[in-house]
Order: sequence, then structure tokens, then C-alpha cells
Amino acid sequence: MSIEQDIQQKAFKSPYTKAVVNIMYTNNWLCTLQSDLLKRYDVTLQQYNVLRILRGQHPNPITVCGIIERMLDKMSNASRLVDKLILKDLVIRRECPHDRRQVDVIITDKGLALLAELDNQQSEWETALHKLTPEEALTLSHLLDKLRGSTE
Amino acid sequence: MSIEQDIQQKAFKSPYTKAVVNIMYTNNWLCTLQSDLLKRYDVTLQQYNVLRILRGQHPNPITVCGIIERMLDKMSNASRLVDKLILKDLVIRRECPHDRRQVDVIITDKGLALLAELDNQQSEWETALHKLTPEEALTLSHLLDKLRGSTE
DNA sequence: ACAAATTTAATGTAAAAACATTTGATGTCA
DNA sequence: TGACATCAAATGTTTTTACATTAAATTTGT
Repeated sequence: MSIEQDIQQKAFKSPYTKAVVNIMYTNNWLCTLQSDLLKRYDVTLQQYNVLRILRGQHPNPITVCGIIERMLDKMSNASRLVDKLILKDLVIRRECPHDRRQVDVIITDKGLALLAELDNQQSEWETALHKLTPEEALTLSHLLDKLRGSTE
Repeated sequence: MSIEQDIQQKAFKSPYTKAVVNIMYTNNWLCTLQSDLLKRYDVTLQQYNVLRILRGQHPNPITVCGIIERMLDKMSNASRLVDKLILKDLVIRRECPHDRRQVDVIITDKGLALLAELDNQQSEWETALHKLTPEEALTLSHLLDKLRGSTE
């Protein structure tokens, strides 16, 4: 359904307002889909995102600051998110040798294995997005970049 | 910046993954912008969204169920959101005459006045989005609709 | 070298969200 | 009608988020 039907609104003030509302609506749609999937593995969306960031660095460690920088939603409690992941043995925390303020976080084998399993699930539901051609998906990304002010 | 630079990731598995991450990232960017603005008026983003829904119906009432249906992020505590708005005299709650399970919610004059003020602020920051042409904004909306499976 | 400022991560706390349950009202159908 | 299912809204509870503060380590400037 188009965004007007979905939220039962007649018209938007401008194409920009419409785009903003549509981004938020679509984001929620995506988060719900993804969370439902992750729930079965007892991982939250935020935890999943942190795990992916850690895998991106593996086998190198990354500091808590580094995680925050890369997170999709910035927020202050990366520290506590890491706590949760440690409880599940998905990551380990290690004092950073050259700066004792910092803490290195590294994904464990168990964490990597979980991610591998989740990847399969992910690609499964991502097929649901193939109503868009690959070119259209790229155009979408490009428009979002431009919206945020990407000069690219 | 393009999404790769923003989150410091080299490459995405597919244009679809990239689009999904970009939607979430952009959503967060938008929410932060908007929340910062609303904070000055002591209104949360969710409360603002509910107020806009109520204005869309004004002068007709709408039930709590009706609000949930139209909310950008569905969630269970519309009831408590309405509580908060009542405390600020921005809405009133009234028993529904023909079905006593339901509760009608109506925006007050004070609520409408606040929205009018917020609208000005909104259009101010929305100019920040004009790096996109109106046509591009519409294309963006259309691609999002299609992504969600809109047959239009 | 040393006081002051800054940085990093952790923690305390209040508000909000997620999720389940409850309560009261209406609809269904044998 | 009356038992049962369903629905709307509110409420209880736990987890997560937002925001501020703290504590320790490092950097900066004199």
C-alpha cells in the first residue's frame, strides 16, 4: 500500500514531508520484520548491529567508542549492550594495552557462529525486498544520501 | 557523506542490504533532528505524532485504536501517551457514546496552537532537506512504497 | 613537572518502550 | 437467553533508552 493508505492520511504538505513520514514508516516496517526474526535467537536488533560491527573488524578489536561511532542509532549505552553480549559469551572485553581508558571488544567464535546463522535468516527475509530491482535499491540509497546532504 | 563513509563500512552484501541500512541510518538522522527541535517545547516525537493524527481528524474525535492504527511506530502504550497529553491539556478524553469500551480523544485548542507553532519550526528544518528536488523526494517515496510491496 | 582540561568507559536514575495480563463491554451463536 | 469468544482500553512488570554524572587515564599548556 502507498503511504497515504497505510497511515490513512489524505495528503502531505510537501513531497519532503511525505518522504520523511515514509522513511519513518518504512523504517518501522523493517525493524519489526527484523526483530521478529532475531527474537527467536534471543538477540535484540541493537545487539545484532553491534555484533555485525564487531565482525566487520574481526579479528581486530574495536573500542566502545568505535562501536558507538558506527552504530546506526548513536546512543550512550553501548557499554551496557556489550555487557549483555558478554553474558551470552558472544563477545569478550579486554583492556586496551596502549591506553588504559579504552576497552577492546572482540567477537568470539560463538558470536561469529551466531551471526552466520542469522545471515541465512536475513537473506531469507531480504528476498521480500526484491520487489525493487537492484538498480532501484541503489537509487534509493543514493537519494537517501543526498537527502542527508551527501555531496558524494 | 555516503552511507559507507558514515558508518565506516567498506561494502554491503547487496544493494538491498545497503538500502535497508541506509533507511535505518537516515531515519535516525531525521529523528535526532526532529527530537532536538521538539525538546524545546517539551514534547516527545511520539507525542507530536499523536497530536498530528488528532489534528488530522479534528474536529472529529478518534479512538485510541484509531490512533494506534495511524501511528508510525505501532506500539501498545498509546493509552499512556494520551495520558501524558492530557496532563498538558493538549487533548481531552471522552467516553464514546455508542460503544462504552471505546474512548474518544480530541485535540484541544491549546493542542492545536502548539501544533501551529511546531509547524513553523518543522518547515524550517525541512528546508534542510531541499538538497533533494521535489521530484526526487517523490521518487524516494515511491521507491519506499515499492520496497514495502505497494502495488500502488 | 604539574594543574587543568579532555577523553573513555561505566554507572545512577528517570522516562519510555515492549510485552503480557486484566477489566469491562460487546458480539456470536447454540 | 446465556456461555463463550472477541474487542477496547488500561494497567503491571521488565527491559531498554535517554540523559547526567562519575571515575580513571591521558593530553595539554605553562
